Amino acid sequence: MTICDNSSKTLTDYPRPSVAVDTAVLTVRGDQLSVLVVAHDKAPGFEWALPGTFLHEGERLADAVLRSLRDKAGITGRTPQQLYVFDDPARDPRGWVLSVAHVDMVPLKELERALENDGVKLLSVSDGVPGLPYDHTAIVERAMQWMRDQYEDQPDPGLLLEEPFTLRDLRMLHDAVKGEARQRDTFRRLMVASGEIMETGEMTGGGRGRPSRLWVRR
Amino acid sequence: MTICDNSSKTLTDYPRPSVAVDTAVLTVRGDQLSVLVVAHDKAPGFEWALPGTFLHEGERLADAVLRSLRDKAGITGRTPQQLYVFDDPARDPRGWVLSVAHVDMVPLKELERALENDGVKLLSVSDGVPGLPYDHTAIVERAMQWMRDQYEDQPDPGLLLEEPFTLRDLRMLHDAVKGEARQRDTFRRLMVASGEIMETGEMTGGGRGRPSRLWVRR
DNA sequence: TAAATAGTGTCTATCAGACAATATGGT
DNA sequence: ACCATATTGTCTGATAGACACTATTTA
Repeated sequence: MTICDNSSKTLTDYPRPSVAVDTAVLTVRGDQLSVLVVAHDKAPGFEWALPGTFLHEGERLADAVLRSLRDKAGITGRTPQQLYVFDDPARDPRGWVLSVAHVDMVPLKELERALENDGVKLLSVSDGVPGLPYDHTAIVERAMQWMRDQYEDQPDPGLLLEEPFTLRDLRMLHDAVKGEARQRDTFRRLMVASGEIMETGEMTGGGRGRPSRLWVRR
Repeated sequence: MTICDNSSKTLTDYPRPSVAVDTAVLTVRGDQLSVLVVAHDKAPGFEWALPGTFLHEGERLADAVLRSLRDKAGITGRTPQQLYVFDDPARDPRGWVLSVAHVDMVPLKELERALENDGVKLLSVSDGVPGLPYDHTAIVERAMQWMRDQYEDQPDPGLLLEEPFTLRDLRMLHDAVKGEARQRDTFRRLMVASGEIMETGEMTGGGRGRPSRLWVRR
């Protein structure tokens, strides 16, 4: 039991929801758009969930997100974006919990260390999102749509490619994000015309076929 | 004083924020993009603020928004969209309050009755947003950007025009939203090509100049 | 030489922007 | 007649999509 002093302010005269943050960390592994999930024991029947946490007193949402990524997935140095507030009063059987969903795009390389942990893994979402607890499936779907919109008109807004990269790398990244293939020559010209990538002057070597120019982001 | 039973669930073991909703109701009056504000006495020095309220127990955000619009501004029958969560712990001097900002575009006609009330008025925001309490200025700026994005590629997503309308009406609406003038002939063709408007077959009459075709939304 | 991949030429259809001509009504 | 406004013709430059050809490497 706790004593709550509700007499001094109108703010505390009525119940307040718990506020959580959940983050969809999206990446591309091979040709699969994927989301990071962490081991989870709070919702019966679901073993994996998006990393999330409750907002602490006086804490910024962005800080709660960083804390949850660090504590649950061992990820640091990111700045996820707000996506949407999921507010169904029944979304969490434990009680009244609003979730401010966040989203981030992270290069696979940056996730490698985190993925060594048994409690962290990637879930491919290219062919639909598997069952996740609460409304995490809806969060992931909205996050995917957000990411697709991001990639619609920019070469690599998520900085997912290691530099330098070839236009083939870039096209395969786009194909994975969008879930469908784009035309090679048109794609090349769109990317070059965007002004967002620059030639390095170097070429690939050692692979099959004609060597390819190497590029970096502007 | 109130007794709070915190022993049974972890959810209530720590403080929770108050959650508010604030709504930027945008409209166009004449050539001015405007936002609806209501009389306000909670923040000293500020007489007008966006309509908002605290989220009640078990309530959906959307329902809280509707309640605040009805109670503070006498507006009903709308479905505002989520915009962004403003979460600075110091944004409200009364305490820890998150605000889930919402936005809606409402035809002036629908606001006329609400505006008869002394506690409700429109504030022109075409030339910058005047001082508003809390972070309402930031909310309005984000809402304006959202509305401009909406109008970027659609004739009248906010359904602000009374039907039927002329292409001149539509262009002046766009000019007001964007804050700059668009070319008459190009604009006409873009709008017609969008397929989002249809000719009625009727013409205007009585004004100066050549009569104009009348259009409705698809 | 064959296979594989990279890069370019070019045609076409579309479209936005701009200018200007024409149409039609009010004053 | 003149002005204000609406509507359309047309030119230009840019662009996306598509197809096909050329280029360069490894096996």
